[in-house]
Amino acid sequence: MGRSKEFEPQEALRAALDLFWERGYEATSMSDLVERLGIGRASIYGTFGSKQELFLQALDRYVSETDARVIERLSRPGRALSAVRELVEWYVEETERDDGRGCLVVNAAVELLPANEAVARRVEASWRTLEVALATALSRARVEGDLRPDADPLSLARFLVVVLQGLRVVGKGADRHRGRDAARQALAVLVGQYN
Amino acid sequence: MGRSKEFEPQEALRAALDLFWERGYEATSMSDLVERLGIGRASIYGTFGSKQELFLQALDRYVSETDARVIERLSRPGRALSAVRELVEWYVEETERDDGRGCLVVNAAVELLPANEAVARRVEASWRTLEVALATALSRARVEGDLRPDADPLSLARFLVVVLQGLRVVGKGADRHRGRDAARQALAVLVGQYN
DNA sequence: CCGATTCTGGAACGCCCGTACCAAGTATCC
DNA sequence: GGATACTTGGTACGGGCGTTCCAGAATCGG
Repeated sequence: MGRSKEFEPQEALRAALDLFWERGYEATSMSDLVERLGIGRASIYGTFGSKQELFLQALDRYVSETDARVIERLSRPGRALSAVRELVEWYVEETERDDGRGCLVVNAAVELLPANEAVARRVEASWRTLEVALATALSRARVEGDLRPDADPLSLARFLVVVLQGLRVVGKGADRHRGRDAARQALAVLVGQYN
Repeated sequence: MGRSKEFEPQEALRAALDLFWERGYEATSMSDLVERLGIGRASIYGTFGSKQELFLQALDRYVSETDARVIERLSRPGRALSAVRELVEWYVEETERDDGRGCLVVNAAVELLPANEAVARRVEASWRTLEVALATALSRARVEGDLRPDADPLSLARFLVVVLQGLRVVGKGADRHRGRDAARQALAVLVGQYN
């Protein structure tokens, strides 16, 4: 019973996510959110609780969407090493396309860690998921003969996690070549593991 | 003529640098600065102009100190490739030591770019300096026979810039192994370039 | 030692922050 | 259709923000 909502919470959350993504947490005010989401302050507080909780929910949504996309890409049919290579290239393209927004996880980590523990847990979980997904794919690549038998999938996965986050940071800068060259050389590590 | 300052501007700038480094730009208030620097508001404004200008000066100082340290390390006597390897390992150690502060350049880039152009110029200049210094060292390593003749020093340098910035980001997280493994694998690219 | 100049701590400015409150509106159930 | 439950837009609140102002203290040249 009671009056029903006049907006779609999922759409509002998406709008909030975009705003936090563009400007960061501190630089986004409640007034900015009211304007962007197109709903009243009371509706925001009634639905999401507080600015901090809204941000956490936006971050959760971003992480689950991003993680799902990564896992989907790494488990496509075909050689696992190709999937990994395409994932790296996809990161490069995303970074060139994103108008300097970068990755929300990286942005949140750099702005809010180590002080904010709730964010820290989510960041760590996201990186861990990426790391495990890559390690699994690289392990499969080894079975498929695209990696040397003595290659260490987990260690290589960690390396790629760092490169991927580095790409998102460096993408904030002006030089377009940096990311492309870096990705190319990073992939050389992998093929370098080939016999 | 006129009354003389009762504090050392360089010490105050250093204190401001540390505070911005720990908390970020937005999360550091003028009241925080007054408390930390131990001088009055009027003195801060009289000496540095505004919060934004103070931050820029702190960033300038950080960049010049950091750039100098990198260049010094890369031009030490001995094989250039060893210097590069030691620089990467030094980044790993710094990251493990810094209590989650990370790198001020990375922090500033992620928090303030692309909107803040003054910061963007400084970030780009710092990354460019690092890139050139690494490319120079790698070029020397090639002459010294530690890199294959067909290795591309600039491209490898860009790769290392991305890895180094990635290390600083991932260092914000909890997992200690990630950085070490990543650095080890990144260095494998280099020795992989050795015949 | 006087006038000019600069620095000092502290108070005050106007503004915007995140949040709480409220009266009115609208749905549901008996 | 009245009681109940929930949402809505608007307003208000206390506080902290970055910045400015000011009266006094200190240092200088003449």
